Amino acid sequence: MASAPRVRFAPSPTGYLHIGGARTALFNYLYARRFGGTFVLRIEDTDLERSTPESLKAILDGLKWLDIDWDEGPDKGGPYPPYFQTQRLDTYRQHAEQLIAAGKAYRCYCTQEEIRERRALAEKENRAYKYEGTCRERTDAPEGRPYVVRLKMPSQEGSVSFDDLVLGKITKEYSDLDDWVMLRGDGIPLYNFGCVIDDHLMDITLVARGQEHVNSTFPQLMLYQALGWQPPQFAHLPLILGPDREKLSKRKHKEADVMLHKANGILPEALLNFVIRLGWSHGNDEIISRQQMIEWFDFKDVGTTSGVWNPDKLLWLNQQYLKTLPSSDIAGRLAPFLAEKGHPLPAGDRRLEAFVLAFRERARTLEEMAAMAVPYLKQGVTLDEKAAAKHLTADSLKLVQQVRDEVATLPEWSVAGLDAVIKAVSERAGVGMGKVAQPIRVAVTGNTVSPGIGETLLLMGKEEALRRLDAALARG
RNA sequence: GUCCCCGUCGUCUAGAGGCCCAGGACGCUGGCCUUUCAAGCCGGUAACACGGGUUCGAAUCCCGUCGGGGACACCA
Repeated sequence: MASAPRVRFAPSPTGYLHIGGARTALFNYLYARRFGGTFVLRIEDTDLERSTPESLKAILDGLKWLDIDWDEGPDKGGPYPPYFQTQRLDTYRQHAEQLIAAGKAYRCYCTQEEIRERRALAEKENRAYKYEGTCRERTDAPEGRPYVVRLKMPSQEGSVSFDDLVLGKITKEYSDLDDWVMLRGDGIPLYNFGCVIDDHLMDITLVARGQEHVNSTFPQLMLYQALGWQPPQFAHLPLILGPDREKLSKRKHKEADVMLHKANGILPEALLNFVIRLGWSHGNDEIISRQQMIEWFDFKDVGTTSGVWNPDKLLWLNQQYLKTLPSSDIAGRLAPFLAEKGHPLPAGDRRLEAFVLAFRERARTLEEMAAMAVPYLKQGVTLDEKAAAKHLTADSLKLVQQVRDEVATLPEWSVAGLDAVIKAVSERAGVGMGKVAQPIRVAVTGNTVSPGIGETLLLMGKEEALRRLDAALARG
């Protein structure tokens, strides 16, 4: 492969961006970036029933959110247009005609009902259905009757094989193949046909796709052969499995939806990092930057075994990114989650970054972080009765009173100053800092869990903090 | 059912014949730190599916068994 690689991601716009699709897109993208190649996005919208513009938009939005950008395709154009299969119908028809003229394909007039019946029969008799070639040698061309175009498989013994970049050599006997349909009655191509024609015409050098496609590679190879074309290289990626160990599917697994993770407060960096480690590895590296991905990725390091979705690890990774990405960056991403909870803060509001700093070691998602921040944005607080009973005793309220008085006179409402007061009060009382900090924490947050006490008070703001302390004091 | 692929800790994986009585990560778990919760640090738990070969030597090669998944459309 002397020239720069051309790879593609070819989704069908029949739903949102699937997590498996996202990984396939990522692998293709990384390969193109690493080897100075081109990443093509082609839309396989030949399923007229199910393809929708909304789905197309959802897929494009998903890729953009993940920051996987394509070099050629929708919104971009490129030297091999069009990039939508429904706009390439003439091309498919021409190739089909050419194959028919060469005697390598034929018109089949069997009706769908007939085929369906025969298939049902085969199923009943527990054998695999193969089209029996009824129209294979047919020479007449009944006027006005609809037909599909089938590719002729060799009648002799033999086999096709290819060298998969991840699976190695795979072979299939001709006898296991049948004369498959390339063109429907309405002239719309089927997947195996459109895919081959386009991959070739778009000069795709390497096709990387999910392992569910290995079996369709054989009929495709037969088409390359019939056309006298050189097939591209293939790399079949291991599947991503749900918790039930079945292929992650939109119907059964909600986590298959890329954008659901966005809504859950997962960062795209973390999602990609998680997903790349499903089936690919670089030694013991776990946290891998985009730059490293590009530097290291190769299909030869892709594994052969399917991987099970592991939400715990995704969450862990997400927190790693929450902790290490610039806090100002995270702050901007946190805002929509707060707005969602009824607390829209203006962009650049200093509290946003303060929340990030306070909660990124405690929250695993932006969603959790926002939930943690809400009590600091509301007025007033509801005390957890158990916590109050334990920590807001008559004795401890005396300490709370001292803290309240001293803190109110502080020239500056800062972590250092606030912590100093807590420390001073506890020393004076001859008790550990916990004896003072916990009652304050409960008074101010309603509960026993929060960031450091100085930080908590700071986040609360002087006015609201004093108000809550007074409320707790009034209680006793 | 037929065909195809796969089989290392619960999960993701490192491992390309001796460096492995198998390493890392998540999870779980013990401890340290500590004003709570986290985070962090130190430690523990747990796997080469099974049976035959090949070899001085196998997680690594071969065969079989079992197990899992995928594909069998005028869907992609």
